[in-house]
Amino acid sequence: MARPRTAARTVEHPDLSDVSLQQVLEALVDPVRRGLVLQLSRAGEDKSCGTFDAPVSPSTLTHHFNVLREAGVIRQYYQGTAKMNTLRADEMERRFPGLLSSVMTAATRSAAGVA
Amino acid sequence: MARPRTAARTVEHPDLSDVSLQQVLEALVDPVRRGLVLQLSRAGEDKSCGTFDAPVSPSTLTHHFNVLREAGVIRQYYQGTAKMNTLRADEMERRFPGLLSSVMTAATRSAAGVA
DNA sequence: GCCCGGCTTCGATGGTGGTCGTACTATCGA
DNA sequence: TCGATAGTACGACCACCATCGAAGCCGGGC
Repeated sequence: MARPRTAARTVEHPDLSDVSLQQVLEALVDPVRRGLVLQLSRAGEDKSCGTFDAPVSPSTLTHHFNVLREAGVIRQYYQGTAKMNTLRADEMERRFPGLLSSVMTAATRSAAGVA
Repeated sequence: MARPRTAARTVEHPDLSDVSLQQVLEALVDPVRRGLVLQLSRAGEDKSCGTFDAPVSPSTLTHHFNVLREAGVIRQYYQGTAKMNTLRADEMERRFPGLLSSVMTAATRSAAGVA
């Protein structure tokens, strides 16, 4: 059948009002996922899944991105074969003021070898 | 042997500089523990373990208090047969600025039935 | 001295989640 | 059309942790 050339696989994202504190904390409690968020935060621009540095296999990486997306922490979209990732920082700040930023601040410091 | 009348069982507390972000997040990710911290925060004064409202057995409660103490979130001391609990809010604020407060704010809102 | 209430320790158990490899799909470039 | 590259779906495995009940300890009050 004539599948349009611009198939543009889409990705489902939760409305942040449907995301619970529990979900966000569960997403951020895993050090690998915190690492991903941190890299995304530092990059200052969207990053494709493959450009992240993480000590896990590709399939595990997919799992972590799914968790982050379902927790409303990141937004994902396809760009060719690549799946791009963006932080939903502003929305998160509105939904859970200070939460993501304080975690990222603390994560940055520990990543800097301060402790 | 002549054990002093003021035996005063003591409790070990970590220096907050020895506490990692990971530990704190793991402590706060459990809803029961968040509930305990929230009740302590609201009380405005020290509370003994037995005065908390939690849907778990006494032995499990002990476990949760241990986790919170080892994560530096609370301070504990004996007062007769009771074990009292205090929030180490100020210290936590210095070690992880905004973290505990943002989690508590969010927890308060969800507890208020906002979502 | 004795008991009771408050909390702890211990061991067992069950569920959940992070991990992987394999096989698969989708897109792009030659 | 054929690879090659990017990421996914699935199933299995394993470790960890929240949970409990039973038994015990400790301090206070009678």
